[in-house]
Amino acid sequence: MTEEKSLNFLEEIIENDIAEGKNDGRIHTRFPPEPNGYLHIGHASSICLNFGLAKKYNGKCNLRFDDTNPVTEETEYVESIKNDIKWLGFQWDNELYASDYFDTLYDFAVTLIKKGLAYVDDSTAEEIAATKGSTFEPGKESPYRNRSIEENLQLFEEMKAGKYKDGEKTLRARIDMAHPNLLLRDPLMYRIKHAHHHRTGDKWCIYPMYDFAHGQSDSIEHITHSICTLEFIHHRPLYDWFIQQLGIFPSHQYEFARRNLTYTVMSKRKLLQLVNEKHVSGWDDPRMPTVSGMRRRGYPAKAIVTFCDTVGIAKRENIVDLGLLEFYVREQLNKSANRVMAVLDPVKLVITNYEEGKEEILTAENNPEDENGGSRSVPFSREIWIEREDFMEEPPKKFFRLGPGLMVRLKHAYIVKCDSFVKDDSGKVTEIHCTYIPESRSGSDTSGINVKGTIHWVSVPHAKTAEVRLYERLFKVEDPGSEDGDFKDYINPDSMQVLPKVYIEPSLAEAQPMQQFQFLRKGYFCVDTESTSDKIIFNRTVTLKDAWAKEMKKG
RNA sequence: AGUCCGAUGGUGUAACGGUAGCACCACAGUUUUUGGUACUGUUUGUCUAGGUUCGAAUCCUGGUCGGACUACCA
Repeated sequence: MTEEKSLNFLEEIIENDIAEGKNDGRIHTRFPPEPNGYLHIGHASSICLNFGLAKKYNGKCNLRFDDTNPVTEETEYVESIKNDIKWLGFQWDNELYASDYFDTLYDFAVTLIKKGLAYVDDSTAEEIAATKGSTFEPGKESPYRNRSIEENLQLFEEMKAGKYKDGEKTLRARIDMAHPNLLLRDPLMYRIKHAHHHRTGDKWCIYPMYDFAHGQSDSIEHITHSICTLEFIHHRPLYDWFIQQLGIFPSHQYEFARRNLTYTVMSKRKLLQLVNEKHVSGWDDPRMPTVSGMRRRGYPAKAIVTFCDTVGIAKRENIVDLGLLEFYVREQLNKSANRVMAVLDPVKLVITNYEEGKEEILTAENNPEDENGGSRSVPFSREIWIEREDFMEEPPKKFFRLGPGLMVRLKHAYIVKCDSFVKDDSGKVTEIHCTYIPESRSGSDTSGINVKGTIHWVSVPHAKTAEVRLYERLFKVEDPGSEDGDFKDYINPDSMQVLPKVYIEPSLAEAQPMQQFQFLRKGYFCVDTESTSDKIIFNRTVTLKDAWAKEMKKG
């Protein structure tokens, strides 16, 4: 079994490194989130990559929280991130925090000061920005750039001791204010923040910048392949510079293009805005591209992982069709979700030749895709609810459902023929009258009649009710971030439709949160986390493919 | 303007100097007691101009287009 599988560019690099004996063939990756938001599908890509690579090459993968900014970081986020990673099916080798290295990082800074490679700057944020220069103009050196090593040492010590207010002083690397890479123009290493840190408490009032923590953290952990997204490519020379000046383990960073999805936004800043401004109910709103949102929506973890693995990675800009993710969701759910019947937009159908008060218990298979899926009982009676769209007063030629004189199969039950229908004053159909064919019962059909269509139904006296929430894409345009104006101008106002009273078959009365079903012919649905036995709530995970709807659209 | 990155069907991703392939989408059909699933088939692509070579998506050069970078965020 030698399945020839092509390698992505990182796997090629790794296999080369192993072949050359680099790091004695050791592979160690890490997933380094900042705990200031919930994980989204882009992070899921990174998780699959880092953990997947470690697994494939018998290596290790750390989970490291890059918690260098106490102002935005919270324990709630740490917990949600850990939960999401586990749910996706991955387990980290070490749970670590950049804040674990604050002492080491401080020593690194002192080392650089002693080498004359770092200095304390009294300039304000505005002054630093103003002297930064631009892409076509070199920056200007700070007047504090040439302080003595002794003075820098003392000032930095005082910064640490809390002698100065926020923003009063910074520690900067002394590199080159004319460097074509703006990040090498004396970047900030430390800033003063008298803020409470979620892990170190009030021990520190100076905190390292991400750029002075990230690369060295990788180095401290002896990460062999530091994988991150493309926007950090300009930072690599800076990380390499720190590592070289400090003479520590040379982690090497590799960059890949971040994953984008159509009809959504992916930046944490924008997602946070949607949450804070109540455009969605929270980070786990089923419309959000977050891992927790997709979980609540009913996307199986395996579908997300398969999606990430199949789409793969590269270095070019991309925007993946949301439909591809939905394909893998359907592919998973098709195998695992039990089929049940629910009528979302009901109209009553009366079987005029069926005995009043009579009731039959029919047997329905749970899942034709699963031999061991078993079956359940479904009650049938004279009056049933059917889907309003399954009846047409004047049906077109290829309409294989109900209309005057037309016959359909009621799923798991009998063939019925439409004889007449009743309309109210406004012209709305209120009742459909049919006769059934007694010898056409499913499983023991001797009628010899073949009908093209089969529709789902729920018995009126036996029906239970539920709330159903239908979701559409969150944005009206493919790439809200690239449109003119504010991305929020493109929010789809109809992204959630609530159906307060939907008829469901009685077997669904006991459905528990997170349980998944296929509502026959309507789509995959998942019991919401807010659902109770008094009020059952279903989220529509994704619709079924609908060839008829497509046909109708074509006109 | 500078530095860096990238460019393969509608989308994503392979082909490592030797037949441009795979998945999704689209289209056509077969099966079907879900207009679902499954299965079969079809359309559509190497940004451009040169060069190297028997042979270039691949290597070289120029151009074009797209993206990133000028936060005491990460």
